[in-house]
Amino acid sequence: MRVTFRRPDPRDPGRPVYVISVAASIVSVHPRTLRIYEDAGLVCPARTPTNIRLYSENDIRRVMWIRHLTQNLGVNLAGVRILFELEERLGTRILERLYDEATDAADAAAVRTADAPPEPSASSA
Amino acid sequence: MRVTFRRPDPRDPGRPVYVISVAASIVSVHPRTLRIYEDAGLVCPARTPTNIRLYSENDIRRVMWIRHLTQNLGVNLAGVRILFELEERLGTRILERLYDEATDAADAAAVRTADAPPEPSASSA
DNA sequence: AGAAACCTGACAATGTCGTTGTCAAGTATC
DNA sequence: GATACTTGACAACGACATTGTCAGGTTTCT
Repeated sequence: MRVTFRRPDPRDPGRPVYVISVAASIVSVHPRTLRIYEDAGLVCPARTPTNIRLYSENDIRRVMWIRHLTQNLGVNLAGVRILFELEERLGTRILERLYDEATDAADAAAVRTADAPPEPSASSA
Repeated sequence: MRVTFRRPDPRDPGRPVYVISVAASIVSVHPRTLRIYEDAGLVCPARTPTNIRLYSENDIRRVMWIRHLTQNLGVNLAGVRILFELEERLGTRILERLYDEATDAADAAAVRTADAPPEPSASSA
């Protein structure tokens, strides 16, 4: 455990930066949807001292996973929550395994909208 | 791989024994529902040479998991399929981990019907 | 100060899904 | 021959996902 000081790194993916309208436009959903995800316990954006939601890069990626799971794989929010909890519990990035299935399921389920699924980990690229 | 000969063991949990009406009554669902599960690729009961479905103990247990996931945890069939595929892919019994969450989620979601969830593995008991 | 964007909570519309149920025409089993 | 199975279709009912809006209130920016 070396990370004790939190230097304000502008590139820290955990740093809360996007207000809800910006976050919503990034992931192409209604702000309403983001609030629903939060109510369902699927995302936990930080808040300013004055209660304004601030989404980090990690939050954005998480939402992208939710969209991928729901839109491409047809999983409902309860299933998404299970998968997230499972991943946290196992300490494994099982979602990346799902990414492989995505192509199979997408091909089979006739979902050819050609929108790019969230890249599992594209930080240093 | 020692199991090559398949001796007709009456207690083999993989042995197809239950016709669909019996299987449906065991898990308390409509036969229609079992066929839907099969169409969704969630269960694969054996067939007699004359095309009659025969469910094994394992099939029954699998259906019970589906019921548990859908009724108690609110996961839809797409989510169930993902979980099954994931379990097979990881080679881990992640469903048992979900069983722990079941109590949490059931408490939170006010599901106190007191129906016994499927026992994860109760072969030699 | 005033406009714009945020907050929560509620309500509605639309489309999809899960489940049960039934009907028909055909085959298998007792 | 009666009963139970097969597939395929259709319907109904409730629940969910998503988008959208409106209200009344607070924060932020100019």
